[in-house]
Amino acid sequence: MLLSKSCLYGVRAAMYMATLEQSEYVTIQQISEKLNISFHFLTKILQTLTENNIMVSYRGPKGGVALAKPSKDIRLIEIVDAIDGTHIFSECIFGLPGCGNMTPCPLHGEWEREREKIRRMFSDTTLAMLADKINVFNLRISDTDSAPINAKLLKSLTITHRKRK
Amino acid sequence: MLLSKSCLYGVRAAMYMATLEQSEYVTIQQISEKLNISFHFLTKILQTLTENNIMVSYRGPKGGVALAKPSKDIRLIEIVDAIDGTHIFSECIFGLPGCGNMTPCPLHGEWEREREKIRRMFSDTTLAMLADKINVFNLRISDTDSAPINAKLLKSLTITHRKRK
DNA sequence: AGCATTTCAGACTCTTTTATCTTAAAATAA
DNA sequence: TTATTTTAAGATAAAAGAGTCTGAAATGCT
Ligand code: SF4
Ligand code: SF4
Repeated sequence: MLLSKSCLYGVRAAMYMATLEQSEYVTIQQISEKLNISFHFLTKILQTLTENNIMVSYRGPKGGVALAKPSKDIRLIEIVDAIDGTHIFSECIFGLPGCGNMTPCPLHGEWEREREKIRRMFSDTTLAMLADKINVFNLRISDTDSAPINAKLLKSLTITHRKRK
Repeated sequence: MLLSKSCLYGVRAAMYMATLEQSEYVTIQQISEKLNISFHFLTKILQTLTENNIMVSYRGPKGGVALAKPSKDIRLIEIVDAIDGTHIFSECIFGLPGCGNMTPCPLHGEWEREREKIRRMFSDTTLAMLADKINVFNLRISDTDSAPINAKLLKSLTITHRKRK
């Protein structure tokens, strides 16, 4: 797995919050239920996200967590960085320590190109972009979420396309 | 880490054996010393490689392990498959179970393209290709291997290139 | 035959990751 | 103030991954 479970949970929680796009606080309880993640575990993960100024939290009734910035200003890589660290995107494919361009391993060239693309994929994607896609196409975020792809929309798109011929 | 440690060790051991390109058995002891990997641990890893017909082994004096096929016929992905399994190359980036094209996650398109490239990178590369590079440029395989890049060769190449102007 | 060498097989330990639980602290509302 | 809601913090437990150890089985050498 490229990303740790903790990181995945953090990303999915952030994605979920972005789809709500409301200014109120959301309780971790609600998020954990919606995404089917252990409440206590998610709590700890979101703690590190608030420590890293990606989210803000508020205690007491009507409290919870919220995104610290508009979702269009939060990039996937920030979340990954906070939880797993960005070394993932600069790591040697063979796990050799102290690796660099001076003593490259045989696959260095290709791997460097690929991991850079992956890194860019994470740094180019904002939460808003993901939330849009999720809302428009009704994509799933959770593993138990029963929400299938928006069948009606998909069908209409297909038909429209066919009629054009 | 994309590949597990066990897998990394297995790959490096195979690479090392390919650079020798000799028909005799090599003892696991020797490999473990050369690559600075725990002997017993490496033994277990290479056992699974022999189970998967990537290596052959022989017990007793003059025994050891050897590549089951010419190194040009062994592809990196075979080793990864034997130890970590190829699910790595078809895994959802968000770790959602039962993921597929019917209910794609927001990053599906891009990720599928990238992971396919990585998969191809592993299935296109043979041990012989790696061994050649290692031998020609004196690249390192081990983390304690003091062998730096072949400085003389590098220098001559640079100078030649410069003189062409 | 007896001995040294070497992989094989499996149990065992240590470490890291993942997950749970318990208590505290903060904020709010009544 | 007091009860309630909610995150904070940290201890603990379970699971997975990484690494170690021991004895057995096979093989070649003398
Ligand atoms: S030189 Fe090789 S081992 Fe080092 S980071 Fe590049 S690809 Fe990885
Ligand atoms: S649909 Fe999304 S989650 Fe599923 S495999 Fe593709 S990228 Fe991964």
